[in-house]
Amino acid sequence: MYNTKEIEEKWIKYWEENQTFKTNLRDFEKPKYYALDMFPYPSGVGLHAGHPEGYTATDIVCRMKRMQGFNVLHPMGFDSFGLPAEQYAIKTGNHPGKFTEENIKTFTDQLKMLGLSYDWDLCISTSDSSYYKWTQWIFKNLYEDGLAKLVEMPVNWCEELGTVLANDEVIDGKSERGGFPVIRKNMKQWVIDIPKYAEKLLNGLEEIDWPESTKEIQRNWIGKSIGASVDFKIEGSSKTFTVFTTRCDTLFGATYCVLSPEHKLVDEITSEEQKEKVQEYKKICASKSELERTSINKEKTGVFTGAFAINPANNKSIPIWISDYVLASYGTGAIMAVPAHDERDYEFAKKFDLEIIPVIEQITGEKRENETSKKSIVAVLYDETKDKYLTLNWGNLGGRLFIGGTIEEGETEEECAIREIGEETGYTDIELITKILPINHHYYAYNKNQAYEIESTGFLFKLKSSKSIDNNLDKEEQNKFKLEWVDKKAIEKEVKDELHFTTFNNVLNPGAYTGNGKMINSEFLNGITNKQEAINKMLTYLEEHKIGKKQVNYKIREWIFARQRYWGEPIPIVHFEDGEMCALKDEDLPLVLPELEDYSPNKDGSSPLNKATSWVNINYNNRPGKLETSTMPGSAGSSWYFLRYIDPHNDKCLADKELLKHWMPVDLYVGGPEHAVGHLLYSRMWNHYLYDKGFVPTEEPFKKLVHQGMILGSNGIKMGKRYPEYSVNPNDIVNKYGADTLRFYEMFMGPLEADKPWNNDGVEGSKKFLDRVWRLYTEEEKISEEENKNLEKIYHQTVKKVTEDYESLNFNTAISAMMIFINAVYKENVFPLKYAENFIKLLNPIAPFITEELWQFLGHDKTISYEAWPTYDKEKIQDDLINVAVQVNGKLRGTMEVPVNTSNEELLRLAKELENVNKHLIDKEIIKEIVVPNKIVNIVIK
RNA sequence: GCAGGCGUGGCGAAAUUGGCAGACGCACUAGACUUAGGAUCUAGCGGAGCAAUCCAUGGGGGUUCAAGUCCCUUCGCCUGCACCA
Repeated sequence: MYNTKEIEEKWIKYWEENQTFKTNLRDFEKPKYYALDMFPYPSGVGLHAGHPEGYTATDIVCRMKRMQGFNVLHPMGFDSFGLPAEQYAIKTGNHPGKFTEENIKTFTDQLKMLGLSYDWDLCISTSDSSYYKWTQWIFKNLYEDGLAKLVEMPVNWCEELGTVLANDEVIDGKSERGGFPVIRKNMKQWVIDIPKYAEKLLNGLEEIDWPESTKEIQRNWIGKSIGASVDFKIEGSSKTFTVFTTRCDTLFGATYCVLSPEHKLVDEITSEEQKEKVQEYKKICASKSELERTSINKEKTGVFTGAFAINPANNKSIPIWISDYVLASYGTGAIMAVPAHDERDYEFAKKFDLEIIPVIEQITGEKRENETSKKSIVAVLYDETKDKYLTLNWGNLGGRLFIGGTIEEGETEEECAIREIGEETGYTDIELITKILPINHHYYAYNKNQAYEIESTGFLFKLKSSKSIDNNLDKEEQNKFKLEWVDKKAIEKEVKDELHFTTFNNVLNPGAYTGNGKMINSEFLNGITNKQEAINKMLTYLEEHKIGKKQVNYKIREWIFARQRYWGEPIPIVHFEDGEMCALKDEDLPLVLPELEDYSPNKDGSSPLNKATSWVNINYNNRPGKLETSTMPGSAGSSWYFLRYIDPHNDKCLADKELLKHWMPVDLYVGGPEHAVGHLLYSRMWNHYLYDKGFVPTEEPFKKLVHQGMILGSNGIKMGKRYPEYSVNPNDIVNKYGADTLRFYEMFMGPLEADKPWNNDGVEGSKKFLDRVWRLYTEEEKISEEENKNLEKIYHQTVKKVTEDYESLNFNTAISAMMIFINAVYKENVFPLKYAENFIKLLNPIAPFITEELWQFLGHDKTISYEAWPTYDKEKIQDDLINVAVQVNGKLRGTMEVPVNTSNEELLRLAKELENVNKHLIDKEIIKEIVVPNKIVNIVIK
């Protein structure tokens, strides 16, 4: 209909020549608004269909805010260090910088083509030495504050990529990029001590407006747990080791200890005869890749060291094992094992036949006053041939139960169970299958008028043959119940007794009991039923005896900060010949990457920078040394770029403090959810650090965060190499339909946060609507100085809805409101000029090109970008007449149009007059009448 | 396995505090204008039924005058974590 190409080129040129979107950063008069997009990695293929979505979303908000009088900061830049450019350089021998520069040019043109209102003067690239000077400067500060360190530690090594990777770059034991296997290897590495900031990063989440799911991911990643450290002595040695536990209340149940295979003490304590086995096991573990270690976690493995530890609670001697189910990197790399109350320990103990001591009893029934204590058993007898269980049907004396009885003097639980089975059922050819942990049961015997507390042990026996003896129980007792074999379903339905039912469940799924209960076998803790009370009491005991203390532990590990690659920020550190090192002085930054003949990695896995001998070997402070040759990871430059936009050309500091104070924090940050634990956590950490140093004004950098969803192919599957025929290139869409249509369509597809499949018919529809708007203004000749009362209400409603929806990023419903408005205008003959002008303003943030053109068409000669945003009149939105629904018994029987705020009585009267309502009321008794003013009437009849 | 999210027409989706389910758009159907229409306009469009009416928000149950919305339970899909002591 209209020539999109011509119009769009015209306005791109206009905005550029007039510097329409230049931000005066020092204008502190207007309120500020800082909207940020996650800057892209400038790959060779240019923008994909997903980019415009998030970028349009922030652009809409920015354009509205400008019109509302805000001073808006809306910058764009490039995360330009990274692997593809390096691989290109290896292949072609060209410098990756040139390649990167070309890609940035392509990206910039594409972004401009989309009509995004960035201030391009603020554009930054992380690979620009004037930018990475400050990345290096921050690193230097971290180093001097002891937060960046060179440490020997097990790291994720990827042979294929020839580099170390951070934890968030390893997915299921494979590299995030390329999917190559990753193994654990001890290496000297630069790390950043992000665990030092664990608590601050955790607390900071409380005050920011982020998606709850992302906060939860970060909380999980940080993984705080509160527990205790407990020291264990090694028998016959002066050595000790410490374990971390969240359940120190179960210490009396610790029947063995496990060290991780990498634990320092393993070699020292291993006995002569176990040495060979231990060495072999260690070797197997070391050679396992991360993938094998996690995926083969079904079956527990481990080896006894031959050494014993002393349980500090009861001085019992307990064996020390090693196993890879204990991780070297978490806690102290050693645990106390309480098989009765930890699933993993239970599994391990069962496999290696280690002792299991219960210290917590599951409680069933309700505790009463003056209980009498006794010990008893519950036995479940199973007949495999019939797949049925033996029950005693007591009728109204107690319903369906299993075999139960009280333990007699001098009898073990097992003996009691066998005796009771014999006495009550006569079966003798039975085999013990399972014995479960004791249950603490409370009940009241009405016939004896007595409350009981029993310690009940449950058993599962298998019937080997139906051989039975005539039992010697007296007939009177036996007549009270009937023996019945029933199936599982019947038991689940009919066994009501809590003890018997719980026993049944537990014997079928035997395992550790991890719930709350009553402490037993634990001396000074015995009888306690409150978990926290037991933990506190044990903590006091540990501290009094100086064998342990309260301890907080975090899952988050050090951020591995070095890559053996070329295309990254050089780490500004000099290693002197005597092993000392120092950071470069401020005036020696930036440390610029040298050019190389050959960018391929060295065979020994060392950084390509090693080849630049004249660069590496330097004399610093009159001492000969070598520059560090590892470079920083991709996440370095992106961890602070949002600060640099505020003052991108400053060569005195990372950004002017006064400007930072005015502009931080970022008001709206839009980007994909895939950065939840990488970039978004690292950025927060750097910002917290810079805040602590007094360089930035806020602890948290991103006040509000929103994740845009993925744009899927029309087949509903992620666009990409797999289904190129379903992929969409934004260039093609812009060429065919124009950038306005692309922006409009992507905003209309659905909620910003949702994943949405592409549908080309939808694009056509969006174009049709813009054409319809164009025709309304240029052909219909309805625009007039006259008023039109018919449009008043809908106009004000539209202004309200669009303004609110833009603010809350509900662009799809804002668009729907504008469509409703345009449909209404088409039905009228007069389109008042004021409405026509203001509608153009409402549409401008989504479709900037067509609206600039129509604004000009209406006789204006300047950009629309700074025209005042329309306001609405609340009074005019209110209807005089409204529709009220009338229901009979909750079913819609009619609607009526009544004046607003009609009284309840009147509403009811009118409702009953409605023909269709009346029909349903005839001969019926009204039992209730509900009236919700201005909404609904519901008449309930019988 | 644990945590979080989602499930509404043929499709993308709407639906303040529980208050007329399906707004808006696509596709589809019929009609108008046209030499023509993949343009435009008008009307229809969850299912069943001539209709009154009934049935419908993954399934089952509950709370309520009233449930897409709240509670319990179950199934399916997606995402994150995955031996975290």
